[in-house]
Amino acid sequence: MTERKREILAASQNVLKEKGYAATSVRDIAKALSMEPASLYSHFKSKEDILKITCFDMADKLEIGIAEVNDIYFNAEEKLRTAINLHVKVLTQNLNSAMIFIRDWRNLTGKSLDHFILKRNAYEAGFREIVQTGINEGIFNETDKKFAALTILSSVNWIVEWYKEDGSLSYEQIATKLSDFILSGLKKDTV
Amino acid sequence: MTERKREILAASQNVLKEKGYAATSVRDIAKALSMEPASLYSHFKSKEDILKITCFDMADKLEIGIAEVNDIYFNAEEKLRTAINLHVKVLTQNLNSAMIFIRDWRNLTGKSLDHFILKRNAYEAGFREIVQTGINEGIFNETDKKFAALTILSSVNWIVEWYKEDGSLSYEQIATKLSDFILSGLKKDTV
DNA sequence: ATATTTGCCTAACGAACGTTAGTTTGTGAG
DNA sequence: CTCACAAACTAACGTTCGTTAGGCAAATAT
Repeated sequence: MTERKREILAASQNVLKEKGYAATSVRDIAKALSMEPASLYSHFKSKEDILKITCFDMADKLEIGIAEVNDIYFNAEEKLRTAINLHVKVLTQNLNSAMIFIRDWRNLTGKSLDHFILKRNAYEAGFREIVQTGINEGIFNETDKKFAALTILSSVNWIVEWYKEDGSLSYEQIATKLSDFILSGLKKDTV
Repeated sequence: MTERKREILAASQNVLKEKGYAATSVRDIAKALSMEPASLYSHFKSKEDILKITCFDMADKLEIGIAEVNDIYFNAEEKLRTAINLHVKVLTQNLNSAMIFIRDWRNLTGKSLDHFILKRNAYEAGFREIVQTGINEGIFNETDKKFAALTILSSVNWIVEWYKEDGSLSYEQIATKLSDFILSGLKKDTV
């Protein structure tokens, strides 16, 4: 990916995040870049290409984190805290992409959509695995793993709806708060 | 609203929830109803009209719940449990509308959009108020109220992404689980 | 029986859509 | 100096979009 392509991609994402993928036209994107719509096709082969790259870039970044966590760290609490921290980090440091990734992946079609869903499921499974680890270790309550994983991811994903880069909370602070909150819901009351 | 209009609205929502408002055409909706696109305009004055009705119907339903809760119930835990229960109930019993309401409200324009955002903020404030009540009562941890309210709403709203009507969990079960989870994150450890 | 309303139709409008073809312009390498 | 290539351009394509105008048939009200 050339420097220019990356530049155009970033500008595109900045436009796409506002109204969403489907409601944004190629002409909207071109306008934001002060170029002609047709010029975009020197860099991307279709509008969906931009969406695809955005979604899979994000998925890859998140995937790397969860794989690492499930490999390296042993303690379930540590695993979960690290996974949440990485997730929050990736989302907040790529906020435009993150919003598109979370809201607009449904607009992918064909194989891309199938592939994306597979990745998404795998990522969710990574969180379920962490929950399972905690249960095995006896530090988490026996619980509906699927439910727990979904609830964790929902509270974490929703931050794209309200996070502001110039806000008062750093991503680490958010991650810590979320982890505290989530862990208090999972951990046994063996204070 | 006539019977027929309600019927068409429901069918429209069933189509809209699949691909989202922006990616669904008036012709898609008409096709699902086995009628001509133009015929829809005997019932709705525009495509956005359908979105507007859907979003505000949901907003109203949720608003009624939270207002009631903040009036009637005194104990903060009871308030929060009831509010969550009502929220989950409204979402799961109007699943199609709920998905549109949560995902597609951004496609509203002009005054409708402004009005919607006001309603949304008011609803969020209702949850913050409950958290505040809990803090005042001394049973919730001193916490970032805005953060807490957002985290609560995020985990609750996300259920539209995975809830299946034929799933193993009833809405009451989900609401209880979510409430347990959330309350364990808010309550002081004065076991 | 007649008038009105309701619900849908056919036909078509102008605008916006994503995309392609072919061309020009600027830049760095041989 | 020229060649190659990248990156932008102009122009336009066929399609789909939301919507309107006007009419027709059946149900409902007078």
